[in-house]
Amino acid sequence: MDIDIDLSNVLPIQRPEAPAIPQPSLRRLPQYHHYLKDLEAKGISRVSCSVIGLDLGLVPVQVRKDLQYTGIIGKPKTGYSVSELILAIETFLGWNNINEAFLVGAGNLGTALLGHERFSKFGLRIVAAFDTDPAKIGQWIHEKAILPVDQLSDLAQRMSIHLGIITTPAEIAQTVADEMVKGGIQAIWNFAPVKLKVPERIIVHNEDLYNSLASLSWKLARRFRVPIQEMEAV
Amino acid sequence: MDIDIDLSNVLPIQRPEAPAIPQPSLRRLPQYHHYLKDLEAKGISRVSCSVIGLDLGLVPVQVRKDLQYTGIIGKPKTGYSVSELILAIETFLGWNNINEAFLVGAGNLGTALLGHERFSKFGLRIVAAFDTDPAKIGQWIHEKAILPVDQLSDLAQRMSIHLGIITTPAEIAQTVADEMVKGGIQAIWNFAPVKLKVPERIIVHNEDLYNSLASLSWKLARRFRVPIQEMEAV
DNA sequence: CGGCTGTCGTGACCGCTGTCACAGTTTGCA
DNA sequence: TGCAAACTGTGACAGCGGTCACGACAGCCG
Repeated sequence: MDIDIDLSNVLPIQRPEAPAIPQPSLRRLPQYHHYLKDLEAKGISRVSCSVIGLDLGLVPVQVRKDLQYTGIIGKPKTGYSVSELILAIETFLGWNNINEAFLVGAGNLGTALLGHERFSKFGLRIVAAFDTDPAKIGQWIHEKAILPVDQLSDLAQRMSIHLGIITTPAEIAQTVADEMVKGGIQAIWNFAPVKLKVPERIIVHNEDLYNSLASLSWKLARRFRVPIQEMEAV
Repeated sequence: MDIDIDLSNVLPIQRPEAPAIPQPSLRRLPQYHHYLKDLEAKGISRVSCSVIGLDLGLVPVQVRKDLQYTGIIGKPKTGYSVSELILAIETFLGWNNINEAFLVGAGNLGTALLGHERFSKFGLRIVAAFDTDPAKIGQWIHEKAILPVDQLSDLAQRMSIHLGIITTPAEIAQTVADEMVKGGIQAIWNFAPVKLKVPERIIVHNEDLYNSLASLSWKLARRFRVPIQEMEAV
């Protein structure tokens, strides 16, 4: 974004390093992964797109296209090797290299995430939590220490942490984000319902439960508003 | 909107009652709502799309299109009335009528959701929780009773609960969903990483944290893989 | 009172994602 | 050995959401 400006003028057609995978496909990959893990546990070693699609509610061709982004190649008539497919997805998503993360905001949601051991299977390890509440600081939640938030940026730098998780109230989320950026954190998983203002280079991923709730309550409201009309449309 | 259904039979081209709002717009509405609440608290009574777009990182025309779905009309040169806009969004999303909900799975995440009082401001009230763990049954978490899961369908019917929240492990999510359907629940907010098999008429909304995590870790992995290439593309 | 500016509203394009159709390949069976 | 079935891989098309451009209108200022 800030390097190739001169080049982009010369080659106006295609971007040098395109996403290479559609966002929706990216979000479907964990579903495949989870499903395949189930199959593996059942001792099934090969699987076809048609079967996956049937169980996951997708059309086979979409499954094929998604899986191709991981670089795997299947054999006609027999399908894909389950173990190879799992490995391909994990490698592609970077779940083999553990990302260490800091979490800020040891409230209800923060505590829940801290206790979610399964994250470690998906390349995420939360190594410490931070909060502003003096009553919480010094405690341990799910084997993780709660530290004062003013130590965040310093520790992040010294431990070279690259991922930050924000589960604070909306009011202080921006302040926390600023601290994270100062500490050299590269990506932020934001559960607070605000748009964070951070430098271009920072990867921000918003996880706003209210967004989903909105969609749900709208559909539910519509259900009782319209008679018994067809509902499959959305 | 709900009057001209009989007319729609005469015009066979378009669906009678289409979604009428794109899914992405629907998910942006709560962001506007939250932002507008902030403005209201600051005593600002009028706002233009340009300002909203600037603060939320959207282009003005997109804001206009989104807001139009709520039925509000703005005045040229002055913009929209903040209070009218808030009301329009709340009405549109059905946040004025409270939805009562049952939650199943009083683990980490379930507890977090039970403690989230703010949901009540967005039309959601969790009235009871269910679990299979005998140690938890009979306890109270955040003023909500934990009941045995086999009472779920019966209670849902008698209290005419329409919304169910699943925060159980993936293994039993399907069983829970079946119970919910049996109890007459119409919509399911599913936090378990599985594809639920339910009748067509049931609204299912999946909230899979691993999906988001996948996207994030992929981007982070790519950051360290590709040299210093441009990153804004995805 | 008249032009000017800033904003809303909307029809027209564009790019991206999902779908369709078809070609290529491997296996199994007769 | 040859044929059929099943599955993968891929180029083409379509539908939808986002962007752009333009027209309309309210307020402001001279």
